[in-house]
Amino acid sequence: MRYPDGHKDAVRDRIVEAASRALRQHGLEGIGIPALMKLAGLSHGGFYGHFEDRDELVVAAVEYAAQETASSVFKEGASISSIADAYLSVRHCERREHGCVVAALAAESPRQPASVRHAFGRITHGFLALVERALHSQRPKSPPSDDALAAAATIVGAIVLSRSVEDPALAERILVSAKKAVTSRA
Amino acid sequence: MRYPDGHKDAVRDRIVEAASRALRQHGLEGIGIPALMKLAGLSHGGFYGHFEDRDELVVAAVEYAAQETASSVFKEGASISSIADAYLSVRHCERREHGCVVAALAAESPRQPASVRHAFGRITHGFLALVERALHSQRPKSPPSDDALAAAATIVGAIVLSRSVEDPALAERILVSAKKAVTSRA
DNA sequence: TGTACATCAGTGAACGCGCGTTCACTGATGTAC
DNA sequence: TGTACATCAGTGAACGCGCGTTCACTGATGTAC
Repeated sequence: MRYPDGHKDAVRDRIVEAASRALRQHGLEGIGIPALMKLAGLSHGGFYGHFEDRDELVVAAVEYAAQETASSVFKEGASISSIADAYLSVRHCERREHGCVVAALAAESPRQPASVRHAFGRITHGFLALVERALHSQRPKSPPSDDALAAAATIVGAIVLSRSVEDPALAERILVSAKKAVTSRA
Repeated sequence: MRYPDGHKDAVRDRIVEAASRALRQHGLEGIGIPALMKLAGLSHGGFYGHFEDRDELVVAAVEYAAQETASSVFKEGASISSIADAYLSVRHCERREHGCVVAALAAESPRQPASVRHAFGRITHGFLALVERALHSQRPKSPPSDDALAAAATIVGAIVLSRSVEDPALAERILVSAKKAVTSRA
């Protein structure tokens, strides 16, 4: 073989990772295959050697992004307070390309083809489970409680609003208020 | 004149209204000028007789959408409970094209050109003021309190999550949980 | 009153462009004999 | 060991398409004389 064992899988991973960043930054329809492949250091023609079509990459990229946030923010055993600190941070708002895919892109989900919508359905479900675990670690694997659903809505909405507002002081107040709400209820 | 007085303004309003629905349904970049003009009953060529460019229509359309929600949901003097009933309804989730533009499109705002971003900045600010008024009608025109900021985040996030989840029962539980959170805090 | 011309909202062909996708090709390596 | 061939990840030109935008034109009305 021209390339070492596992080369193709590694390249695919590279494309998925680059896409997960670029899609969070530019939106699910805001960047095309040529630009995505260039970000991975390849020419666009090779794309279809790795993916059936564009939607297959979108699905892989948003699932990759969800994993990233799960392991970097929703650490197992972490308190809701420390999770809220990380999630509801100015840094999270600013670095969209590394942020939560639910806050960045789930609002686009209902307008997407079925495969992408289903991916967001799974991701959002997983997100709710992570919030539930953070709030009620003593109840293993129960379905998300009302507390968790409301807390999840609050933190996602806070990121959306904070990013949409143009006054930085107000943007930060939104994050702080949301943190107060989700931790005082716990 | 070929057309009666006020004809052009009326046509412009018709384009803006049609666009406000289509953009909420398909996303800020999900529908083009030819299709938008067709929805208003016109051919695409006339577009530039009404707008400088596409962004000018987007700004007018999202501002129109915000007004619509302000007057249909955030009625002056309405209790937070009745507002939450209307906002956090399955109907609101389903009829995206008539729903809150903040929940539908604000997540796309950071990726838009300056004029559109500024429009969302103003709209989001107005949205926070409406939530503040609903919660604290006795304090006229004060800047949004922490309560209002958290409540706004909760209701926006609830719509986003509810629309993203594929299990209708879970979608409804998210709305109910959010309502409980924003009314019990009040 | 009748004719010539100005007005202007709307039409539809055309532009350059970037998209998603296809495909013939390249070229480095592994395998067969 | 040497030569011929198969493999296959990646390249880049090309496709049809719809986009945002431009522009010469249409045609109904109002105005000038």
